Amino acid sequence: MLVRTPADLGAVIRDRRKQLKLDQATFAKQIGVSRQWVIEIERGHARAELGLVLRAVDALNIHLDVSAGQNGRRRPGAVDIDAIVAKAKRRKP
Amino acid sequence: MLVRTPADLGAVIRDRRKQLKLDQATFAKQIGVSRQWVIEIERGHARAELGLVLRAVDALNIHLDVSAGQNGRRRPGAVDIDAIVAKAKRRKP
DNA sequence: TATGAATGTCAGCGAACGCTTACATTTCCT
DNA sequence: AGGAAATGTAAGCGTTCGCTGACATTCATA
Repeated sequence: MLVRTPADLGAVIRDRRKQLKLDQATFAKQIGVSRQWVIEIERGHARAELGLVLRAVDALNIHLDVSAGQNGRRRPGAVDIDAIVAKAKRRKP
Repeated sequence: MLVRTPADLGAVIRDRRKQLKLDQATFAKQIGVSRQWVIEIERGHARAELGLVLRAVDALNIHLDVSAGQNGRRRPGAVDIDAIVAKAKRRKP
C-alpha cells in the first residue's frame, strides 16, 4: 500500500496492531512511548516525531519501502525527464 | 530500498533532491519549509515532523510503500504466527 | 446485566520543533 | 585565483510535542 499522508500511516499502524492482537498500552510500552502517543498517531497526527513513528512501524514488522528514483542508475547521456520538469517548475528561470 | 531510521530517509531525500538538480532553498520553498529544515532532515533529524517529511517525500516523487501484514488477508483458520509471537512477548501472560 | 478491559479525553509541564536572520564555510565555474 | 552560489552553523522566539495522571466512554464476556 502507498503512504502519502499521516492518516494513511495511522490507519496502517492501527490495523497492524490489531492484527497482532496488541492493545495500545502494551504496544506503547514495547516501543517506549506513552499510550497517548499511540492514540494520536493512529488518529493521523501530522506533527508526530519521525523517529518514534519509525520505531512503531518497525515494532509492528511493517516494511517501509522507498521506490522510484531513489538511486536508480541511468545510462549516461540518457534524458533526465524528472530533472527537466523540476527545473521548469522553479520560479525565476 | 528499505527505510528503518531517520538517517535512511535523510539520505534518500538528499540523493533524490540532487538527482533532480534542486538546491536546498528551492526545494524548501516548494514544500513550504525553511532551508534549515531541509538541512536537518537530510542529516537524519529524528524528531522531525511526520507531515513535513511526507510532503518532502511526495514533492520528490518518492513512493513510500508499506508491505507485510499491513492488511494482508489470510485464509480463515490459518495460523497467525505473528500474533502468537506478539502475544508471547507480552508481560504477564 | 454487571464488571473489567480497552480506548478516548482533558489539563498542566518541561523540552524541543521549526522559523527567521545573520554569518561562516564549501563547492563550482570562468 | 577570484567570486558567486550552495551549504552549514548559531542564537533567539513562539508554538506544540509527548509525558503524566486522572477521569469518561465504549466494548467484551462472564
